[in-house]
Amino acid sequence: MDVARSELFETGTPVACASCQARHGVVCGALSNGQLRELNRHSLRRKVEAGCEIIAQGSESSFYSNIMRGVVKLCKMMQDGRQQIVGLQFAPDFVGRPFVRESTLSAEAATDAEICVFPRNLIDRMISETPELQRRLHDQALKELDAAREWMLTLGRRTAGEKVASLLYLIATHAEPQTATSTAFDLPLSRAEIADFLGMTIETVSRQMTRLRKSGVIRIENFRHIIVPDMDELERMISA
Amino acid sequence: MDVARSELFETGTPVACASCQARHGVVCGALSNGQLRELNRHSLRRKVEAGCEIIAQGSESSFYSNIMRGVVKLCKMMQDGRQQIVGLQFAPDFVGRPFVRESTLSAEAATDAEICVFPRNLIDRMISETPELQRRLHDQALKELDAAREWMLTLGRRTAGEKVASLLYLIATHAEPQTATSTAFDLPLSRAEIADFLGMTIETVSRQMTRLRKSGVIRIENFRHIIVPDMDELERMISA
DNA sequence: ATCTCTGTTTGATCTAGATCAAACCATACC
DNA sequence: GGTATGGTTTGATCTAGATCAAACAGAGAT
Repeated sequence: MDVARSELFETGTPVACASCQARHGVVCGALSNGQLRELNRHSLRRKVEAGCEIIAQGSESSFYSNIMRGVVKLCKMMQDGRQQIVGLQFAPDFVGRPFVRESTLSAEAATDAEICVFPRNLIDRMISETPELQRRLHDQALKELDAAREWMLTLGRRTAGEKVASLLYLIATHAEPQTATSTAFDLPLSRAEIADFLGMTIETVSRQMTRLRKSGVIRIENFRHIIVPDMDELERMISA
Repeated sequence: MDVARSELFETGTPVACASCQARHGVVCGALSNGQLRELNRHSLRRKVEAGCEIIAQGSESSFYSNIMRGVVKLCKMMQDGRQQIVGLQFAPDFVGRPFVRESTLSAEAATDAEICVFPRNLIDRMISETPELQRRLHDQALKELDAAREWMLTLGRRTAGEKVASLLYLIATHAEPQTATSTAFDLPLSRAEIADFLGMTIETVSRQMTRLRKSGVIRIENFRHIIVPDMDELERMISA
């Protein structure tokens, strides 16, 4: 499943920045036309399939990327195999860690995804030359910090039922298409991944999902597709 | 116990930047002599006692501060009273959240402490004028993010015994004075606070502490003072 | 259509940690 | 000295969630 780091640079298609949805995102939105042209020449757009490891825990990575489509999970693993997902990133988030050489976590495509890969040293140079880029990356780091701390509350103090509701709520509010009250989306995570995100077992995840289903808070189609008839109802399950 | 925000500005003693231990810290280390003089004129040094709330969850705060002495805990509280400590800050850390008006967490002195209080708008201006300051704050945000994610692993996937060992290890490695192998320190947190940091109950915390004591990994004097004869031994309890 | 194979649900049982309750122990105050 | 007081430990019991085990369901492959 893994993709060697070099391979990520060797394959892929050229980038069309002008028509890119991330043109005004965290990174590219901070760049001048000249910078963007330079970045364009050295970047590649790549499809990665679900399960593909983009950055490996404990390794040095020589690139950053933008998520163009799909969901990426950030994982920390212990030697004995216990695993914790510590964050999810959605398009058009930026993935990578300025300043630090070695990653303390792995980033892995949770769904089939598309990423736009940048050489690390090029971006590092642009950060040092572009205060606005620095500001935006700083701002994203603070948002991720808030999200991490919010999830610490979920991990430490919420019950199994509240945890699953929190996860569904998180995904529902980050998935794209929503009608007025009702919301539908595909879960980007398997039951095992949900368990690793919530710090519990797949059996408990499954039981809590059927509890939510039987109480009418959600409908489940084909294991992965979730319909939330009333988001307020779901929100109430969290006791935020 | 709480200190009104305005009060934090009204009382306190002038700052002596030249001889200050935080002179080369995250914030002040990035400033020119001129900036430092200006900051000096508008800052105050204050003692705060254990339990004093420095920033309240859900409120706007009009200042930032440096911790000069003591330990500050960052807490998130649910309406029903459940609480989770999401981080500890040690001297000479910076406390505050640039860019964001309303705090999603509270900051409270865990021990008697001393802080150096800066007006928010002054620092915000200096951030926009000083790329080096921005870089350092960005760097600190990334360090806090790493720490938060590391703790997510502890909350989600470690056992009660491993959790307590993790906490002792965290504090031991942040407390100042250490000899070659053996380490001694005062716990900055009560059993109740430890429980809120580890997502468990005080009884379980207490039981795990006595387990560690009886197995010789730690010695406990006067509830708060901890001696770790062999840090490697403690580290082994974590199964990092 | 049948047979994997992998992910999911459901059921039965067990246990780590929570809860309930009491004893303990410093410190401060009368 | 006694005696409140707040934090801490220890003990007895309970339970939410883990573990063990089996059935189930969809997607490919033959």
